[in-house]
Amino acid sequence: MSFNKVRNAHKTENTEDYLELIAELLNTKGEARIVDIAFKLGIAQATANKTIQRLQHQGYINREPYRSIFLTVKGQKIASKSKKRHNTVLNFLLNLGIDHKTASGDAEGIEHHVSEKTLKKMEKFNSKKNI
Amino acid sequence: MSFNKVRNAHKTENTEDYLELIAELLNTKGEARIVDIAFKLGIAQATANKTIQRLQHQGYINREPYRSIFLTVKGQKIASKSKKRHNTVLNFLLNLGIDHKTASGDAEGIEHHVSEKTLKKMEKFNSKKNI
DNA sequence: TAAATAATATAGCTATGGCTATATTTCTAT
DNA sequence: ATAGAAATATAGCCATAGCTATATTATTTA
Repeated sequence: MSFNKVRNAHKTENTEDYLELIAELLNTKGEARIVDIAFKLGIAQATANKTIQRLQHQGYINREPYRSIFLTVKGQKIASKSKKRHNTVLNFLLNLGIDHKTASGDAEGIEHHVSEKTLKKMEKFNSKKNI
Repeated sequence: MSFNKVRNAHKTENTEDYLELIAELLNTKGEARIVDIAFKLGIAQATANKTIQRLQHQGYINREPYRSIFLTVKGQKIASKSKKRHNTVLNFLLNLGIDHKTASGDAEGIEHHVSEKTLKKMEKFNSKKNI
């Protein structure tokens, strides 16, 4: 049932967004803090904190109280997969001729719903376009 | 903030799926019933019933207790827009060379996250391919 | 027509993700 | 070193979507 697939994607979607963002913050700023996450996601700090708690319980994140956030190996794996997927989708949309702002927004939503097969096709399309 | 866009899409997503499905059931079976909706979506009937209640309160649906379901004009508009969008995305994926089963599953998730601009590009791509 | 079955509705539970308001802790400047 | 500011945590609220179990209403069939 394909709707099940979508529902399942939704459950992991928020997780993936957080982990990807945390990885990015760690790379660019050297640390990931609740304030920055909340700001980047456009949500209240309390909400970010609550979700981070869930991610911690689920083993994606390590942190000490009142300290900044780190990814576990489990978390890192998902972050890098997500990032790769995101880039593939984004480049695909750009290669389709969509402007960067639109492509960027669409990629954010689409990336969580693209199967491996479709991703492969997008990659192929991207590499053809880039020659 | 593009994450806001995604969050917003999520709120309407389930609504769109329901309305699209109800329209389809009305077209094919002549009526839309909770049982069929629940079955098609792969969820419990109680869950379908609850969501249908919300859709009713929000003015997308008309129904009498224990009777089948009809779309209001407001509901019909969304259903037909969703259907069109779904078809565009599905055809696009098929034209990319993706098998029907995969394309169908992916389209289900992707359709709610595609902007008007991207949709237009997909339509253009589709029409080129179909010459 | 009355009993059995099917469909719908309701109650009550869980989890998630939003929010505001209010603690508590850490950091920063004076 | 301490007061004030900033960051984090917690409490308590709402809505959505999922579930099972149990009522209630409609439909079918014996």
